[in-house]
Amino acid sequence: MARRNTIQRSLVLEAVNKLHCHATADEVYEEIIKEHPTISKATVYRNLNLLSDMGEIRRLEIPGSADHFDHITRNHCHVKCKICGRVFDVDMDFVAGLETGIRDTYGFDFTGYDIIFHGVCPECKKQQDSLQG
Amino acid sequence: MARRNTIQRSLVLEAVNKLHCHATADEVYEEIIKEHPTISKATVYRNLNLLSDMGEIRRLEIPGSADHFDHITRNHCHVKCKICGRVFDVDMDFVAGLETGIRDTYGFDFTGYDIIFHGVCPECKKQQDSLQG
DNA sequence: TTTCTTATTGATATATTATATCAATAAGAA
DNA sequence: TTCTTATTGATATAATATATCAATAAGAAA
Repeated sequence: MARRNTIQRSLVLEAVNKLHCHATADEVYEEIIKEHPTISKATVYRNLNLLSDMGEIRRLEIPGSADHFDHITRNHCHVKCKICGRVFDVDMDFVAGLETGIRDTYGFDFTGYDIIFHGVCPECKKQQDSLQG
Repeated sequence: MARRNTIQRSLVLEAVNKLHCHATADEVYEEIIKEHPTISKATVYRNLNLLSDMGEIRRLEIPGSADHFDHITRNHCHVKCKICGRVFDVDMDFVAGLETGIRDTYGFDFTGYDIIFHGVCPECKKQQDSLQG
């Protein structure tokens, strides 16, 4: 049952930390095979799950997209551009304690929440504006 | 280009309204084929998309689950039970105007947000308690 | 060091959700 | 009734992720 340290696991952690902008499993895989072309994608998925469970990295579930993985930093939430699909950080100081407001209201045990904002990122907005005149 | 009324489209709308508890495409399909076994699943998906675009129903994207579809009611957000995976309604009066707080902070055009709370529903909590003594 | 147990890997199959393709059908205008 | 084409049904395909399983290797034990 004891966890074993493997090269593959440290490569996955290293890649997530290096990419650090909420990389997808596939992006992590692509990053690793640059230097270590023999790693299996299944191994990348497995270790992303393991590292998430261990609390070494954070899984970010994006509706309609693949899961993203982030190194652990201060609390923030995310906004997904509906044009290009990229995900950006948003400070979340102002939503702190959001779940405490409903904790007592329902029979539910709340363990957390995901907030995904939708919008159009500055870059895509610029592109749209230039297209429409 | 003009939209045509089809039996299939009205069946999909009818099923969503009947199930009304954030049914998945598959659940909508299963509901319809009880009476109309010849409808294609592709048609169900297509009409769920169309009806969402038309504003007749609401698409609810759940991280890690299939999209759910809801008839339009007053604003509410959702909480997903991490045990059974079911999705429940939550009043969202207290989070109204959430995105206005960040609208000016970034170069982003915010169009909305999804909040998915996580937790354990009363039923699963009860089951857990009885297992653990 | 060598042996041994089994966690982990790589490769691949499978599952799930959803869209793309395309000939056949049918809604609704002409 | 005829005609155009939106829509359908069937199926292929895509994207994301897990399951399976024999082979490998981490790390404890001898």
